[in-house]
Formats: sequence, C-alpha cells, structure tokens
Amino acid sequence: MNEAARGSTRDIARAAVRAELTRVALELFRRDGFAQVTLDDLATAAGVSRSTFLRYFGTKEDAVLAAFDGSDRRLADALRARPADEDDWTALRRALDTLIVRYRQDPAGSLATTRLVRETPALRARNLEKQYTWRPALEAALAERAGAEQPTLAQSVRAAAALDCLNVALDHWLVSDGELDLVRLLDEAFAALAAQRPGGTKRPGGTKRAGRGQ
Amino acid sequence: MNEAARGSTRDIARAAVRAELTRVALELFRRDGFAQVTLDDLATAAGVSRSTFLRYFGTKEDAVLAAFDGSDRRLADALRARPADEDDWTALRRALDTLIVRYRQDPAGSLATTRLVRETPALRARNLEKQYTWRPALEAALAERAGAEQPTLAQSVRAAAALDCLNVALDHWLVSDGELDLVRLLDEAFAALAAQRPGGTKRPGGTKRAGRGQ
DNA sequence: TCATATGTGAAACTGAGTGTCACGGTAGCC
DNA sequence: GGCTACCGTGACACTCAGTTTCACATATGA
Repeated sequence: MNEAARGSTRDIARAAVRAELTRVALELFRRDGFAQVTLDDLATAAGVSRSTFLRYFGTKEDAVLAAFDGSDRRLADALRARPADEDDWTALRRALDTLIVRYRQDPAGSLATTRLVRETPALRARNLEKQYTWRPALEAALAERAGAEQPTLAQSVRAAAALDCLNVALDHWLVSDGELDLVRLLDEAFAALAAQRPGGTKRPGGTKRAGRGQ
Repeated sequence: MNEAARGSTRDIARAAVRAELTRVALELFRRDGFAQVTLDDLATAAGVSRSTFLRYFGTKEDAVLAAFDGSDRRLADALRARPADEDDWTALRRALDTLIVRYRQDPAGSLATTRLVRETPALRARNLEKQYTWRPALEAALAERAGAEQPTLAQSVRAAAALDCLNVALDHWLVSDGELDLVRLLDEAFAALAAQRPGGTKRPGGTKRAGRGQ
C-alpha cells in the first residue's frame, strides 16, 4: 500500500466518523433544540469522548455547518468554468446551481437542517459569518474572469448580492415547507436585481434599459 | 416630579453608565484585542462588577454592537418617509443616509469600531446576525409603501442587497483608511445593482448617478 | 417612618472551548 | 517477529462566558 493510499485510508476512516458524528448531532439538535444539547450529550450519544468530538468539529455549531465547508471553492470553480463572455450576474446564478444540488438530492434533510440553522441564533450567526468569508473567493473569480487583478467594488457587491439571493430563496423555500421550487425561487430572486450592467467582458443579451452605474 | 420625568431621570442615569461602559470597552478592545479582554477586565476597568456589566450588555459582543440597536426601526421609518412614487432601490439608498450620518460625525471613532468588528470573527458574526434581523422591518416598510400586506420575494432581496451595499461600501472605506468618501462608495455600490425593475409603484426617476447627497 | 421597588455586588453553577498528558493500537523498519 | 515512532483517543484541569440566586443598599412613595 503506497503512501497516498495509506493516507487516504485514514482519511476515509476519519470521514466516516465525521459523517456519523454529524448524523448524531443533527438528530439530537432537531429533537431537543441546539441549545439544549451539550457537548457531553453529543459525545455520549455518538460513543466518543468530548475531546474527540471537539477534535472533529472545533465548535458545536460546526457539527452542523461544516457540511458547507468548501462552498467558496466550489462556487469560485464554477464561476471560472462559465463562458468568458457571460455577464457576472448570469455566471453567479449558474454557479449557485452547484450549491443547490444538495437541496434537490435530499429535500427533507436539507429542509430540516436549513430550518434548524434559521431558527437558532447561534447557528444563524455562524452561518452568515461563514458565507461572509466566501466573498473573497467569489470576488477573485469574478475579477479573474474580467482579466483584472483586483475585484472592483461592483463585483464585490454582486458577489454579496448573489449570496443574499440564495438566502432569501432558501427562506421562502423554508416557509413553503419545501413545496415551492427552489430553482424557481432563486431565478426570481436574481431577476429582482437583474438587468444591472455586466461586470464581465460583454453586455448582457437583450436586457432592456441597462443601468448606468459604475 | 411626575412619573414620566422620574422614569426618564433613571433612564438618563442608565444611559450615562451605559455610554461609559461602552467607551471603556471599546478602549480595551482596541488596545488589547476583543478576545484578550475578559469580562472581569472590563468590569474592573469600568469600576463596576461583572454582574453589572452583564446587566447592561447581555454579551461581550453587545458592548460594541448595542450602538447599532434600533437601526432597523430608523431605516424603516426613513423608508416610510420617502415619496410614495419613489422606486424601492432609490428609497433604500436614501434611507441608508440616516445610518451613515454617524460615520460622518465621528469618522475616526467609526473607523476604529468598524475595523474592530471586521477583524474580530465573533463580532463579525454577531453583527451580521443583527443585520439579518433588520430585514423584516425593511421588507415590511417596502411592502407598506407598495400598499401590500406581505413583502414580495423581490422586496426581500432588495432589502438584503441594500444592506450588503452598506457593508461592501464600509469595507472599501475601511481599506482606504477613511480616505474615500463613504457616500460616494455607497452610491457606487448601489449603482452596481441599479436599474433593476422598480418594485415600487413607479419606474425609477431621473436620478443621474452619483448625485451624492441626501 | 415604614414599605417597596430598583440597582448593584457576591457567589455558585453550567457549559464551551483550550491545552496537556498518558495510553494503546497501527504502520513502517530492521 | 519484534522494535520504534506516530497518531488517534480519552481523561483531566483550566479559563472564561453567561445564568441564576440571594443579600444589601438606596431612594421613592404613602
């Protein structure tokens, strides 16, 4: 067994434990509420020590939110994969498709997790903070697409607004209990801010009355 | 002395203590870093007990962020005060003027506080969470302006995007060390998403770009 | 003057998160 | 096969945030 395989064997074991810890944590949080469950409860329920639990997830919140780790990377990659002549806003919209795949694959679980995050102030705060840290990657990808070194203020705003569209769409999806189509909601959210000038290399297709701005 | 006056006398005393606690807290946080300062440090430096400090501010973060309490109310009121035929986006931009007044009145202090919040994950998270809770008030004000009961998804998105514009403008202002004009930055941020379809009762008027000012 | 309400301090308690150390198994090496 | 080094785990002690309770002091109102 070569080094890479040895390494990945351990990684697989770790990932399996991690997945199990996440599963147990979500189960308890959903049943008793995030604040009511202590780290000792989690550790006991998962059959590990409190130390081990905290080694896998640095914080209690992370047991829920670590699932979203790397989203910035995925979004940025998706952005770079879009056609170079596509405007920023469309590219951002399409990039988010890579994120909402999860929600379509496991609607029930996603719904429960999203609801848990929205209804728990501590989780909400950490989640917003986490999304905030995604912005630099998005801005950098937009800048790269435009052939620039530094992102413009306009690109920063678009990146932030795109994430808001996701959040607002998720909020409405949640309120509808998953009845409404998330893709449609996201389209609608993007349309509400659409027709801004392209930050990319070309103007958008047939948009009417493209704004002045920047 | 009537009841109201008696009540407000106490309120004034409380407000004075509160202001002093905030002052001391900001001083220590800026000097030593938020995480390095304990509640005991704060209480001792302010000459009160830890209990008292926590009575004024429920959390350590609140000693910094309580200054922004009621912003949702102020923003909503400002929105309602805008002309009924003004489009949402312009109304939101103008409403934010009521918030950035602080930054112009005390640029140095605002700069230091904003920097502290941005550079401290715990403060950043709480601040984002706080702003998140402002949205309902903004959405409701937008809905009211449109004569509707419930806000539309588009209105939710605009409210959220407007707050992002504020944050992005503040970020750039911070990077420039306060050199750039915050009003201009905010105008630029709004322009980046401008010309979206009007959610108000009328198409956007003839505002000509960076007209700054209020 | 007495009774009550209110702000404050002291202290005990819970729980999150950090750091340290010792144990035990596993992998690599001779 | 045995030896060694490493790595994941558990146990424990510690700090600190935040909650709760109680006691005291002051000021207000009757």
